[in-house]
Amino acid sequence: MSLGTVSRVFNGAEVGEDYRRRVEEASARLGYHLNTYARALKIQRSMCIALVLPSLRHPFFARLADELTAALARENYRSLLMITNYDEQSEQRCFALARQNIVEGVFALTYSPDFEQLGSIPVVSFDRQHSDRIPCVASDNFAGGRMAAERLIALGCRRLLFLRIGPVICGEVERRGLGFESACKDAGVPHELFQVNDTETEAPIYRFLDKHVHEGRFEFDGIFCNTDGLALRVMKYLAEKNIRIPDDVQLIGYDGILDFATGDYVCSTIVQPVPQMAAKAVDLLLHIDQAGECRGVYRFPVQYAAGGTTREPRTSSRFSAEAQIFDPFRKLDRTVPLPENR
Amino acid sequence: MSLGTVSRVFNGAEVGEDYRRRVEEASARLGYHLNTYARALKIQRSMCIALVLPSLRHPFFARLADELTAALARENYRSLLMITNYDEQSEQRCFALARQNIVEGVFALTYSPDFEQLGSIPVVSFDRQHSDRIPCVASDNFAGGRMAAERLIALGCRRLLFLRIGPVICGEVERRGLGFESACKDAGVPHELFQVNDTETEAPIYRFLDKHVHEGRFEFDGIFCNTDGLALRVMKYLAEKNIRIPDDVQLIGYDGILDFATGDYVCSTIVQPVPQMAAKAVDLLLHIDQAGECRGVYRFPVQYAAGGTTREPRTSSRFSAEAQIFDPFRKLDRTVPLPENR
DNA sequence: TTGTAAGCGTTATCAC
DNA sequence: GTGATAACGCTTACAA
Repeated sequence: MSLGTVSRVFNGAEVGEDYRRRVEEASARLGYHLNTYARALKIQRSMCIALVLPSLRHPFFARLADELTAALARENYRSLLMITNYDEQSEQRCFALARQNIVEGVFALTYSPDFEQLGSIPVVSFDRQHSDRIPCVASDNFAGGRMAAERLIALGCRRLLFLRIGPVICGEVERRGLGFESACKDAGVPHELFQVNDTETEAPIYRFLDKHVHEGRFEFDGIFCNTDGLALRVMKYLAEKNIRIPDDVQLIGYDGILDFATGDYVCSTIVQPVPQMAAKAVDLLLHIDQAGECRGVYRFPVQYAAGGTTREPRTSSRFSAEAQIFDPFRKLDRTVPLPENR
Repeated sequence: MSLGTVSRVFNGAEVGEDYRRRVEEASARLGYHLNTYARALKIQRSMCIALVLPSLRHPFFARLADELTAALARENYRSLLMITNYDEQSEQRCFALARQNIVEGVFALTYSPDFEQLGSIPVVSFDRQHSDRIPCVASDNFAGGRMAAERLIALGCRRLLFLRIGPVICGEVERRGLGFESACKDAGVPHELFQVNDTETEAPIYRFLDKHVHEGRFEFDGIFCNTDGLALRVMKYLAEKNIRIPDDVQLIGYDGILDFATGDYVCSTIVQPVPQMAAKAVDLLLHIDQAGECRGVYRFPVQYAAGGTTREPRTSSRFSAEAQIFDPFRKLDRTVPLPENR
């Protein structure tokens, strides 16, 4: 019996029944496992995708990594996890590593990447359109911005504020403010945008807020923040000034971050459909990208969810409904966020 | 000039200066990258470690993955990320995959693993001592339990409660309750333990709480929960009963979860030193395990941090102090949790 | 110091 | 349907 036959058994090719049995029996007995590396070397496919992310400390990135890994696993791909810590050089090193590891593709959520490094390895980026040759997956930031403004207006706000902090590079993410502005203009509602670009500190935000607090009252009655994180910090700040949310000021963030303990949205928010975005990204990287044209941005519809920082009942995330359930071994519907289990 | 020479250049072996230059120049020009797979095949080392975790949705797991990946990267190792979704079969599949990928080691946070699958691949587990042949990294749960009880007592609590939910398997984690009990006994303080094992729902916890609420007062004035997550849910429950925390009841959790937005501890808590634990785990897997005896459990000292659910000023996490700083490209001290940046 | 050649475990292409 | 064999890209004795 030859190696060829063994290989055929493991690859599900046509093999005589007796041969098949003998191979299976022998490999079970010897604890034999196919060697992925030799295989990859031979067929020039690693079945491996690199995830290049800034960090897993932020729930959005962690969620993205979780969903991407799940989607890849469904397609029989492995995830090589690389953390850049928002560091430019680290991004380069990750790309070089990815290349050496002959990954078949890269998911990149990076800030100043040099895609040259990657040679001809396909890339899908999130939230930033780095080049017209690299497809970008994002939520519909413009629609989300509009949605937030419209919601605040519908909830009775008369003077709106948009707050943003982040690096300038964030192509797609910029659109949150544009959408907000456009909806305010359409509705003829007074509004202001305050954006801090690419800076070391959020202090300007707080100085701005300070300037607009007079005798315990805030000049704006509706705020849209470009992330849930910022919304939470603004909320904390206003609380310290004894300004009540949502009674005095209503607040909407962006992302749809869930509280890990309760499964509630941490604030009223524009929810990004992370599972769908991950699935599309995988599809793009594995199937579509190869074939033909797939450049450009894929924008996913967002949803508004009330999370306690607006004057309306909370939207229950599906997770909330299941938060009580606590069975580590229950078969999981991946579309449902997981309850804590430790 | 031969392949051997090229190889030697890339491996930093002694090579004539002119040769080295020529090789470097040519590989830069051609965009050549070493092929990790061929290399791994030849030298029988993949420089790859598998991370088998239940999920990245829980901040503790995400943090662990983040720190492990960072620690591995420092040693020039890659992380293969595998998510089990708390699913038994999935755990098996991950192990089989790990084996095929000839990883040089596995980090396992699993519930009912069959380590046979892994053959002779070294494993380090977290929080559960599965076998005396597999080293286990954990925090000092017993000391943590004691610490929580002692703290509550020092803060004036007269009747203590320990609440726990989780699968029975959690070897090390059980010790939280034991430590709590021992400290209560030492201090002669009345206390009760209520533990829900391996169940589908937290409902018994809430029924227990219900039974002990009388006329808007809770029978216990200090609660230690086996995770921060549970503490937060209990807090929410009590808040709904108009029982105030920390005024009426003081609450301590376990883990040291940080709020992603503000960097504050989400509740008063026993903090696990995740970075140190990750570093040790990597050390164990890569260096020590190979050499000699390393079986048994490695228990890391924990620290108490006040997070607003006890009657005392908050402990500032180092992150809090830096939460205002917002520079994506700043060189990072890995021991400091990261501020949000999106 | 450099070149040569064998071999890592797999798959693919042939003959048989 | 099966067996032999070359080749994938690299490292490493060993020879020069």
